[in-house]
Amino acid sequence: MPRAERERQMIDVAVTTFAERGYVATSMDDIAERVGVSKPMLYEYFHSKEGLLLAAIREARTALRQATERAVTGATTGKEVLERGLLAYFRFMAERQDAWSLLRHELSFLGPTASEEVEAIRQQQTDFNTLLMRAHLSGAAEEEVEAAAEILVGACERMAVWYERHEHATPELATQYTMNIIWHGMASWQEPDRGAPTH
Amino acid sequence: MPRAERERQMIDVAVTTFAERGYVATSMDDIAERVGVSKPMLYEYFHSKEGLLLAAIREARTALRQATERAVTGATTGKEVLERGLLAYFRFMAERQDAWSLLRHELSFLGPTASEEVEAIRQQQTDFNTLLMRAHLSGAAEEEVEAAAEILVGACERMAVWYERHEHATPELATQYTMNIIWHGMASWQEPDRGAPTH
DNA sequence: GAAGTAACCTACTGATAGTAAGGTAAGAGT
DNA sequence: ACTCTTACCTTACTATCAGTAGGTTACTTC
Repeated sequence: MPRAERERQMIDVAVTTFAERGYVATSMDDIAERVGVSKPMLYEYFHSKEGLLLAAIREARTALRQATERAVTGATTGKEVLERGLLAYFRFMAERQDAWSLLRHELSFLGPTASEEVEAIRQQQTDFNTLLMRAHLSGAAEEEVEAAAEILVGACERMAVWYERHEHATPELATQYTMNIIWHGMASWQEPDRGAPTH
Repeated sequence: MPRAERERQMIDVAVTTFAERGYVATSMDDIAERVGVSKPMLYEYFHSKEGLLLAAIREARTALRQATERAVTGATTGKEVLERGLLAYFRFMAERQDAWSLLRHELSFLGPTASEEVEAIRQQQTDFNTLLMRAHLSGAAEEEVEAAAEILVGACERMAVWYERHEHATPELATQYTMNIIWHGMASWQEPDRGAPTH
């Protein structure tokens, strides 16, 4: 079997197995056996266990990007681009659960049980946000408040990454940028005259 | 030394060491040595390596929540709550880099090098978003566009978590909720008459 | 001072990441 | 036909590390 094809096969098995059993709980022997090949082959192609995981993540992320790229070609307005891109994203995760699992729970490195527990710990931040929003904002459906709380957590996490990369950035600046994006949407719940969300 | 104090000490060392060297690259012997205690003690208190990691993550997340909770008490308007909370979040990550590293790169399970590479792969999504925004939206500073792209990635990832939890949810609904929050902020770049962001 | 308990240890086992050394087979040049 | 190279593949090992068995010390309680 030619190299490219074998590599492909190994990566596919790796994506599935890491997603299913977790990175730590998966042994190279397991993967080798599933592929129907011996362990040193894996090491020849991917150098290390981490290397194989990286290849698996890269594959998953490439697939995701291609899906969204395909979706937005042809869109004309900014709003349409955003809308189509989002839709493609959420469809991708529903259809390619193994790839998604690898990207999402970069925790699935830990195994399903621990991942769940970590997610539960994390949930406290979302719950707290939901509580605050319910107290200080009205006019949105319960479910949408929850979704917004979740979005806020994600926005903060990635904004923090941006902040890390920018020497001159301050907590104040990061806060301002985040407010600029998020606040308009939330405020529109309360002030529908300013342009209600497209419910 | 009483149990509570030892536990505390072990968790502190674990947070630092996992954040610094990565979960996989850190051995229980390493941690035991740093604490100045034998390995079976770690197992007695935390049951497994995963258990210790979980305790470390829990500790980090609790610290984060307490910081934000403290920040928002006393705020009166919804906007103020959001603003103070965000500020506390970004300050926390600047001040408690070890805890932050554990929460952020749940990848630091992999070790610093691989984490960086994963982040680079991930960056492609953000770059793509930046490109699209620059093409379809105008009126915002370059830097703010980048920040918005980052926020969009984070928002999608967490919104996907919400979607996973809700049986009845569809890609279309997830898209709508995300649009409702995000779009107002972005649109305000182009239509400053509708209420410009607080630059 | 006996009996219990809680913190702690040394010394092991089993599994697994990673490697060394080599085998087989197919095509290329002579 | 016959070597040479290249690429795919193997068996059989080592070193390391998660997790454990069983024992020691020291302090409290009766």
